[in-house]
Amino acid sequence: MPQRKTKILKEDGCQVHVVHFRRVERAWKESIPENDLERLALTYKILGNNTRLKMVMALECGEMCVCDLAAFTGLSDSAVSHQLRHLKDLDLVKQRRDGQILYYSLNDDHVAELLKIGLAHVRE
Amino acid sequence: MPQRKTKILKEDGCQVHVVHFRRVERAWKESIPENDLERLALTYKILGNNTRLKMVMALECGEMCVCDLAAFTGLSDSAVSHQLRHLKDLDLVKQRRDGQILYYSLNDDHVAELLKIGLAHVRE
DNA sequence: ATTATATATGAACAAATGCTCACATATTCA
DNA sequence: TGAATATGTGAGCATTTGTTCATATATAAT
Repeated sequence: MPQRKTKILKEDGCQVHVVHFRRVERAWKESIPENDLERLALTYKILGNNTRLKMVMALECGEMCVCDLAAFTGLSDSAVSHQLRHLKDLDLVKQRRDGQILYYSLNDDHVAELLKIGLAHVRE
Repeated sequence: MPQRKTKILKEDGCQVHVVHFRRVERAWKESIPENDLERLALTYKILGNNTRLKMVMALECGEMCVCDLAAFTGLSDSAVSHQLRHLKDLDLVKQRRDGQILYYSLNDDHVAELLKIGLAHVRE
């Protein structure tokens, strides 16, 4: 006997069509807090850009300053600086000052690990 | 003695200002092929959206059909279908048909692992 | 065959993104 | 102090993104 959609009335009054209510319910129960989800999505989104990803991967070799990264990517110092701010906002990179120069590096091991697994997936 | 920017003439004739040429050069040598980088960036980008990430995390509980995911996310079937196509294009999810219903599930272990490490980073 | 159900797809449009440019700030050197 | 260097930031704008809506396709039921 095939499955059929049934109407479900949620607590908030919304009606929802659903085939497998049990599964939806379970997914709701298992779901992580909205805050965590948003920050996680933002983390991936920030890595999900050619320029920024290129920068992060370059930093796997060791720390670099803004104009190193600009030279490496072929972009303006300004563009690189803008993107570095995003990476820093999400704790993907950290900075260290030496005189006029700011050296950027990967913030923790998770970042390198994310890159490794992502690459494994892409290359499979 | 502080570092100073120097002009570098690249093979293509472009001039580039750079502080630490060695580091840039090394990063160039270590860099992965452009194709891989683009696909990797795209993979992160696709995960980097609240709706899609929510869907992928729901699929960690097991396979779900389009309208389950629509009920789960609170979006229209159409919106979910659009997003599922993106996820499928990048091999993040796979589908299985049973009659009218298409069941979606995570494509491989890398995906779950990416989520796990990402979450660890976010929560650290 | 006709109708209903489940999903897919194209167009359209508001919202978000990523760059450039001009300018601001911070640090060093003379 | 003032000029030079390294980086940061806001505005502006072309491009991309994510949704809705209408419609198309695929499978099943009558």
